[in-house]
Amino acid sequence: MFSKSCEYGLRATIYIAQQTTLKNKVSLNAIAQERDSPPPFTAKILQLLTKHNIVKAIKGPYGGFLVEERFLDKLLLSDIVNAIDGDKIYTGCGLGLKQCDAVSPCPLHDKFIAVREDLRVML
Amino acid sequence: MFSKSCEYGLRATIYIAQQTTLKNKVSLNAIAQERDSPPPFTAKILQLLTKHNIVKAIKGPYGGFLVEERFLDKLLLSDIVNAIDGDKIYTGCGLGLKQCDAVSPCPLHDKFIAVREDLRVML
DNA sequence: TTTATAGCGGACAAAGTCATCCTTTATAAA
DNA sequence: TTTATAAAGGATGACTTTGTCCGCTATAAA
Repeated sequence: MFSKSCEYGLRATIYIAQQTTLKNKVSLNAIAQERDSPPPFTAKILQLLTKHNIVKAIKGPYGGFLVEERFLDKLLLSDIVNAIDGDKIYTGCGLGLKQCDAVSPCPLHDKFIAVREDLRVML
Repeated sequence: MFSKSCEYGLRATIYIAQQTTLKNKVSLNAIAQERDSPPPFTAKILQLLTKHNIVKAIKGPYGGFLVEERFLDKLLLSDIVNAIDGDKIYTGCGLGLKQCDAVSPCPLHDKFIAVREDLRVML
């Protein structure tokens, strides 16, 4: 469903958000260990999420990652998916056809739209 | 959503089935051209589908691919997806967690199940 | 039987994803 | 100000997916 990068990103962010709620910052190593993901690769993904302002990174001793409080209740999983995988889940025909739209749809067009909408709402 | 291989496989099979209904066999090149997919790679995928008895290949001059008539009305897209991508769309936690099941589900467990069920029914 | 055709199958190449390592940069505490 | 710590960022490597090439095999028609 999602790429590995995206899974790591989702898991990491959820963990960071949980810890932020408990007033804790978490280090890369803590995240990697807790979420069973390779530390260096997780670092890359967190860099991405930091650039997209989804998580905030504090450098230096006693540093770590956190979610800014003002964003805590506005955190959408779809933002994370978007930051990492882009919007490719939503765009294009499910069968990869170039000419598939509301005008000349492929046999599955409508059903794909429905499934995607479910997914989008979920996130 | 699906892998490229899977998209090509779906598109090719649908085309073959359509042509079979019109009593035509279709060659690899015809499929590749009609469905805008790279011929050699399409060949690979058709080999797979042939092995899984989803399409039938006729070698030699005037040969090509067709869907056996007795299977025509039993053709399920899910069989094609299964032959190419396996069941990985359906299995495992959407977030890639190891410990995620009905007993200790991740926050999205139920919703993932629902979306997947929609997808399965569609196919 | 010969020959041309069309799929089969294995080896290979390119691109993208996943993962690691190492140096640099920022910063909090001593 | 110095030092230790932790993230940032660039370089690199492995693996997977995607895509290509070519000789082999089966077969239908002449």
